[in-house]
Amino acid sequence: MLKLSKKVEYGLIAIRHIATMNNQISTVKEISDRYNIPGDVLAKVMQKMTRGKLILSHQGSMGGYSLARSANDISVMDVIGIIEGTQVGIAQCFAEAPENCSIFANCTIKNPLGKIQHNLVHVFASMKVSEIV
Amino acid sequence: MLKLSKKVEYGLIAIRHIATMNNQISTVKEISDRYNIPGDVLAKVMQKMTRGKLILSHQGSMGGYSLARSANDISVMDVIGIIEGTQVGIAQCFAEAPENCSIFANCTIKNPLGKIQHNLVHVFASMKVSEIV
DNA sequence: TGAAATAGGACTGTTGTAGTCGTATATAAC
DNA sequence: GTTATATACGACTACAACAGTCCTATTTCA
Repeated sequence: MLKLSKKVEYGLIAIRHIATMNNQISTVKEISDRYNIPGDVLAKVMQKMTRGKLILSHQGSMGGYSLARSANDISVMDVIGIIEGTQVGIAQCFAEAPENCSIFANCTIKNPLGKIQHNLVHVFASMKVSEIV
Repeated sequence: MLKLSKKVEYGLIAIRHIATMNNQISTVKEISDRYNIPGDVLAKVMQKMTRGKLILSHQGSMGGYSLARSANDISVMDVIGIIEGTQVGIAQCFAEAPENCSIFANCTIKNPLGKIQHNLVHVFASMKVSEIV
């Protein structure tokens, strides 16, 4: 209930790790060993964050990952959005097409939930990675 | 992802409904018909909210439910807490025993997530049912 | 050429969600 | 008292999401 996925946690830990290492290239193995995170899972998370342009991948031997932009410029919201893919929405009508919700037409709490949603997104967007280093 | 459950939505709609009817006794059938909510599901939600002392049940013929306290005194957080049972926590270590989390000892993002969690709970707690009527 | 690293698809086990069904119990009206 | 109307509640099913594993391909440095 209202829980971030493990993937998001792993992503945040990894990004924070790279940031604290002064953006030196770090490998999946290095991070997964250090924080006791399953390597395969972390690998996919890193790949998604690479596609999402949060980090840069360096393939081949001596490769790894570095940040694509300043830690000031990466918010927790960015990480959530890129790793989850889906829109963050506290109700179905915010997370996907409103018509999908069987009660949408009769729903009387759309507006208040929308306000909550707005505040919630703000909380996640205003926390930058630079603050968690 | 970060979505409220349908049960919570149904609970909020039901409480709001009773509030707008000036706290007249309302039945599950009346509410489920009106908002197109599955009756059996709503029934269980109402039972939980009764046990949680948010609403009062009136058994037997001509029975139904009414609010147990003023709409000013019921927050969205109250509804979430009572219907879900579990603690609201954006990470495992906030939602359950920290030791359950396999990375707890090495986790470097507990504190920032704790701050986010605090803000998030505040958002839900400050929205009262009286505001959604 | 080989070792070290990312890239990514396929699969499994577990958990959580949403909803259904069946039955018991309480109460008002007749 | 009997019946209709309502809540109470456990058991069950179907489905989706989550977390993790396994396997193979590709890239690049030494």
